[in-house]
Amino acid sequence: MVNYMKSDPLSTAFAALADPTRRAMLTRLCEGEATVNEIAAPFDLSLPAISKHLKVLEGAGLISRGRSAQFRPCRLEPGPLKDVADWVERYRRFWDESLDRLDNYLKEIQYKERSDDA
Amino acid sequence: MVNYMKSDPLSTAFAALADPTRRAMLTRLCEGEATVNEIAAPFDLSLPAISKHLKVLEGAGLISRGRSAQFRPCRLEPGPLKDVADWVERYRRFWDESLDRLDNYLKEIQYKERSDDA
DNA sequence: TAGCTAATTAACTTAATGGTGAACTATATG
DNA sequence: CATATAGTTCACCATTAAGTTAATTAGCTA
Repeated sequence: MVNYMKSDPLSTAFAALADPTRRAMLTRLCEGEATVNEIAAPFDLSLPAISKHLKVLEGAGLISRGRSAQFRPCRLEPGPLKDVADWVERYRRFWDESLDRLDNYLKEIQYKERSDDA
Repeated sequence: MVNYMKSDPLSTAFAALADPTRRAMLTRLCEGEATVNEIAAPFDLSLPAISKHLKVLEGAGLISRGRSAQFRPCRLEPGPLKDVADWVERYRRFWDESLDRLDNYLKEIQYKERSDDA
């Protein structure tokens, strides 16, 4: 009987990434630091909603926030993204394999079609 | 004003992966097909709970299920894992960069320490 | 000080998630 | 047919998540 802790960092990162708004925010932060209002601009959401999303991202360690005057510039923190990449990377052989199978299948089809032509 | 759809496949995949029980199930399925009870064995959870987790994984396209007699063997479906890997891969340069910065920082520290010694 | 801008917090609603036990479906077998 | 095994569905409960509006904090500027 395994007892999994309910909020390990990897789970928190996956959960934070499970929202398209938050993923879009990270994409925006690829271009560099941004204030909350700059991040909010493209979305049809209230500022408190944006604030909550940013808190989720910060809680997952995916962003960090500074202070300058009344602004809280956000910056991308890639650590958890690397953890996600490392986790998912262990499955690479499976999708490579299934692409191989698809490839073989397509070759087989082509072969049969060629036979049909003949 | 961007209008993001609330349950695109990538979000569904990330959400499914945000639970350590479900990630453990996928890890188990790396070894090959398994029945529901085989999958359930390591967990201290009721069978309905297991069934729900499997439904979430199936809904995300991360597993598929067959039938043989009264068993529903589950198998890993790596497609969405590849999509996750592809998404996160776009951030690789960021963690590479920060590791570089860490590397430089550590080298700098070592340099200073050496100077202190001298 | 008053007022503007940036952002967060509070209080609330609604919906989704994760769990349970009990009942049910489906298949195999004595 | 009766019973055991495999698994799902139902009805329910507690917690969390995502959004809102209104109020609040913090810092700049006239």
